[in-house]
Amino acid sequence: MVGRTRSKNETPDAVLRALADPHRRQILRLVQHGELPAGQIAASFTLTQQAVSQHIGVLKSAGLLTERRDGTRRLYSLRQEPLESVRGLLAELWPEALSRLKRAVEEAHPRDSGRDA
Amino acid sequence: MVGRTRSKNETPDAVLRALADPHRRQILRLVQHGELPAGQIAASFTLTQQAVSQHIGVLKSAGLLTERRDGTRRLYSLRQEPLESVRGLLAELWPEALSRLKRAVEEAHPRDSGRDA
DNA sequence: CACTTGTACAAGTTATAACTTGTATTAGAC
DNA sequence: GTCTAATACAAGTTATAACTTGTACAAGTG
Repeated sequence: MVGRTRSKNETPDAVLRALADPHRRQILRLVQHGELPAGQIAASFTLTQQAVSQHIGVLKSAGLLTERRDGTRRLYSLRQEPLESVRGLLAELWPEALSRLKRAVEEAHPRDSGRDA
Repeated sequence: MVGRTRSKNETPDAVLRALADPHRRQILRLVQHGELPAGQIAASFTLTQQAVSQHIGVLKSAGLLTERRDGTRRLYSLRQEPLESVRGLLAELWPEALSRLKRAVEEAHPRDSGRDA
């Protein structure tokens, strides 16, 4: 064990529950390619700032968001590690999907034999 | 569109919500390698029969269970198609995972170049 | 037919999650 | 130090989910 036990609640349970909400999935999409301040995330929704802040809290405690502070702002970005447990579940329940994914990757990157994440 | 619009609620939402419960994930594990009658599924839990029946209902309406009737019994088994939306989400948020999966497959089946599901 | 077995449906309760409004905290600008 | 901006925290409300007990239904058995 190296950096395990992240003090966060990265159980499959928490991760799946966090993902099982469309607002939260949208937040993850917003920050997947770079960090965004909470306010800008909140501005994407019709919800109140506080409601979005709470969604951010749920994602953060599932380990799916990284927080960086810059003055009064808080910048969030996607943290992918907890998705590992989702992948694990998928692999367990749908092993054939691995083959499908493999083909998809081969079609997308024909000569790339599998760089790591 | 071929067999789409399954009258079920296979939205990512419903699927992820169904998966976000440990009892329900356990049910899926029980039936992943072959059908089981509801009673036998229920017997695996300390919950009441009715509670398990309701979990089965949730899984069924997410499209994750197939039901077959045999006399008074109802036999359930895993239906994998809805997991596609989970895979889609994963691919969207964590594209590198595809590479990881690809390697995993290659290690598991060195000369199998990716049979379909 | 009455009886039993396997199961779902139905209604009620309690727990939990989503959201709202109000307020506190923290950092920077003047 | 006062003001403003960005954000979280806190408490309350309402919606939803999980579970319970009770009951109905459908299929097989004597």
